[in-house]
Amino acid sequence: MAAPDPIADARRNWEEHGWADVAASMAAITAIMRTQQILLARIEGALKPFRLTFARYELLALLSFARSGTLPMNKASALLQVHPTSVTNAVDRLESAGLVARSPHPTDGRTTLIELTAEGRTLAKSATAVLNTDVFGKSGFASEDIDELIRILGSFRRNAGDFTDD
Amino acid sequence: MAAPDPIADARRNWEEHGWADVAASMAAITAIMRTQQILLARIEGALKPFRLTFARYELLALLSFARSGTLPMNKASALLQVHPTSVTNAVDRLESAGLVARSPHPTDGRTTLIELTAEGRTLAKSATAVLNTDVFGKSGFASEDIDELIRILGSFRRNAGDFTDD
DNA sequence: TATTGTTATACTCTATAACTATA
DNA sequence: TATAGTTATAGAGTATAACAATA
Repeated sequence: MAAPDPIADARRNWEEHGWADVAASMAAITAIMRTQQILLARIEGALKPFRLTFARYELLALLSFARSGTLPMNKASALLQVHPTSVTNAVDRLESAGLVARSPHPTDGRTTLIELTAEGRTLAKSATAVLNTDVFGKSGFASEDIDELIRILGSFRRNAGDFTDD
Repeated sequence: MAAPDPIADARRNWEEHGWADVAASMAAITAIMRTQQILLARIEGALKPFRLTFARYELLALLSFARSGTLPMNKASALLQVHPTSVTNAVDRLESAGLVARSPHPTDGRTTLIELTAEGRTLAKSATAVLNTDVFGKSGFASEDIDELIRILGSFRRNAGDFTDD
């Protein structure tokens, strides 16, 4: 019943097949992919009772932290780093569910504003509470590792151009 | 032009809105999600010239490390931790591309074996070389951080039940 | 009865291209 | 000309349910 770590196996394979110099990096990246998969499953599970996917929750959460509860479509696209059509898609569905509403920009006739409805704000708050309690509060990361993890991934993301400040 | 770290911003938001106890964990998990997104884009970019997606590459790589170059469908499903229909889907497409072939299991009439073709083996080797050189070899992780990252994620994955050995 | 795999179907998210409207 | 957003269309991965064949 003992299941060996498939990533450690892969690393050994890499080392034995002439890729020893990148084997550790491969193992780290593969572990990132797998960890993301596990976490995403937990997140989607926690959001399911709210009929929210992760992509839609992210948009809702983004709006709930915008002081005005309102954002232009293109701003949301840039902040979430997704394609404009993905935002259109997500807003369509959130709008059908009554969680957000579209409204015209007061001065620029080209842009559309997304606005949280009261229902959307309430749902965002509830979903966030469940995520915080059931997922983030029980992540399974050793608490003494978390800051180190944030530091390592932050360094990676800065190298990748994800942000420039500190 | 300076772009602040959106994850650090989110962490501050969490701390100011009554979730200080899970803010660090939230930031770590969000960073994992974002890091995976960046890495996946690089991987898919490197695989594009081979007309391979990551899911299909993973199956090809798995087969190329099986000593016989052959695996039952259900074994592949278990090792890749994906739904059986996802394997059927991937094999359908890889088979159309001439990279794998299905064959009946010699003794169990229920099971289907997936087998690398010569072309599939060659392509897997080329794609792996490009991934190793262009993605794993230039990951952007500080080399002194990689072992620590592997350790932290390994601990998480063990807690999550991803494996039981060491 | 249980297991293996396929099919049909559906639903995500994502992306390209063509288009309208506005700046 | 450039920008913002939508539409249509397509492709990816994933999942459930029903089914056939085999153990």
